Amino acid sequence: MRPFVHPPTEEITLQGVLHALADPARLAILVSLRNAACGKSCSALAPDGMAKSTQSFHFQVLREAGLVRSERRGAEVLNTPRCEDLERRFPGLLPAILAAAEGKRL
Amino acid sequence: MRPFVHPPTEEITLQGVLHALADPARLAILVSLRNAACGKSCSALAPDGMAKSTQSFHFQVLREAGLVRSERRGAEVLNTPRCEDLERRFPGLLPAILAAAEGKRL
DNA sequence: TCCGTAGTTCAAGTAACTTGAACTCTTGAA
DNA sequence: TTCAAGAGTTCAAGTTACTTGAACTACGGA
Repeated sequence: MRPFVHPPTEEITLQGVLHALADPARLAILVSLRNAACGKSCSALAPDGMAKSTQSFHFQVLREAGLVRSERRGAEVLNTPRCEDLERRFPGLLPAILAAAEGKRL
Repeated sequence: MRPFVHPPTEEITLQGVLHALADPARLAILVSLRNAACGKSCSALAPDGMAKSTQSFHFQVLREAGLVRSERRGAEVLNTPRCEDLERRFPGLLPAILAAAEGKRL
């Protein structure tokens, strides 16, 4: 169980962001995370019925894409969106995607 | 060789758009197509060295996602971006993605 | 009609998602 | 301290998506 790896802001790629959000489950996670003041646990964010291993996989993709920061807090792992970093790297991108996701159904 | 299928504007999905643009080759195609007044052929748009069958596959994905309209013009197929349709469906989304793609390297 | 160019289709190989089982970490109770 | 349960991760295996070469279709010109 190695520690979480988060890319620095400059190393976030558009390709990685688009690939990460191209999956419905991952996009839904980011949507429900955007309106969260503080971090949320993985199980609280993942869709009902999804296998734990699949959840873990999706959070790994979001982390490595630079979309989410994860840190262990007790027994659970709290995830927060990296909105400021993303805004600095790709201004306007994340708001546009989230607006599209919320405006209509996925 | 059945005719090209283009989804109507209302049926364009965010998932399809993100998935289509998550591939570097397809994003590059759309970037070089955005600044084109008129349509461009498939071979003129695809990266050098890519197999024809792969090109064809990528254009099919772009078409079915609603990002590109293809029509046969003589021996070749001309492709045009569906910017207006996309703007109507997901306002600001495509400009944000293209800006991110052009602002920094892919 | 024949040939060359432009794309498409198909089948096969290689790479990504999904999941259950086993494992690690942490907390709280006995 | 020791044990047990909850939360995530890792691993291996199965299923589904990209990549490509070969064969095919469509069109235009000689």
